[in-house]
Amino acid sequence: MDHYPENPNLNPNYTHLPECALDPFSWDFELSEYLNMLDGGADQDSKSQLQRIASSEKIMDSSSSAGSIGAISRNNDIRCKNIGVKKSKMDAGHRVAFRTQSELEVMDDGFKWRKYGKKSVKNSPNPRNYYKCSSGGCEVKKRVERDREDASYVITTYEGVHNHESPCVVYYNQTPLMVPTGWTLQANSSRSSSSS
DNA sequence: CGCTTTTGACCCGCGC
DNA sequence: GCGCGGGTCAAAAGCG
Repeated sequence: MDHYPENPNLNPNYTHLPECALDPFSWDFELSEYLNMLDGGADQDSKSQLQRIASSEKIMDSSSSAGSIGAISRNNDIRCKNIGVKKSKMDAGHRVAFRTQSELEVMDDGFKWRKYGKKSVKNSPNPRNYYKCSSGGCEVKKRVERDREDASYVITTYEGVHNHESPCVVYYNQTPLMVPTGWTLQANSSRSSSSS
């Protein structure tokens, strides 16, 4: 896997995310709060994009009411942010699931993941991928699958709590405007609306 | 050479 | 007890 690029300032579309947004398991602020934050500093594109995504269905396995923003994805063609829901209970089954509109299934949330399994699921034409945090000693798992009803959505489920900081956060602490050169956060207007 | 991905096999829980 | 479905393991292959 490649890592975190050097030229944050080259990307005009990048919206600066708060530190906590880089760590899915420390999200505990309301979505609306975050939107307000964007209101204050972010460019219009990112904001509207976020709102659009925010309107997509959130999936959760707990009754937590705290909506929050997830990490940024990246790739040549990446164009989404994640919406997450924090589960307030911090037990062994600490789990967060959210649906993201993205062409890409694997989104870089700042952690390093190692794929350890792939399974086709009963009610979906799409396989489900299983990832583990590749940081030594960290047992966090992640499950990624495409929404069976709308393949333009990706359902990501995190399970567990990282026992370490995101390398992304570490980097961020050193370089406030960090963003990989390849990142382009733009309105996902060009997504191949296979809305049949 | 070390790390990641792939993929079939294996395991386990659950419903019948 | 058996079959099914979901989750994990681990060997082999691939890649930088």
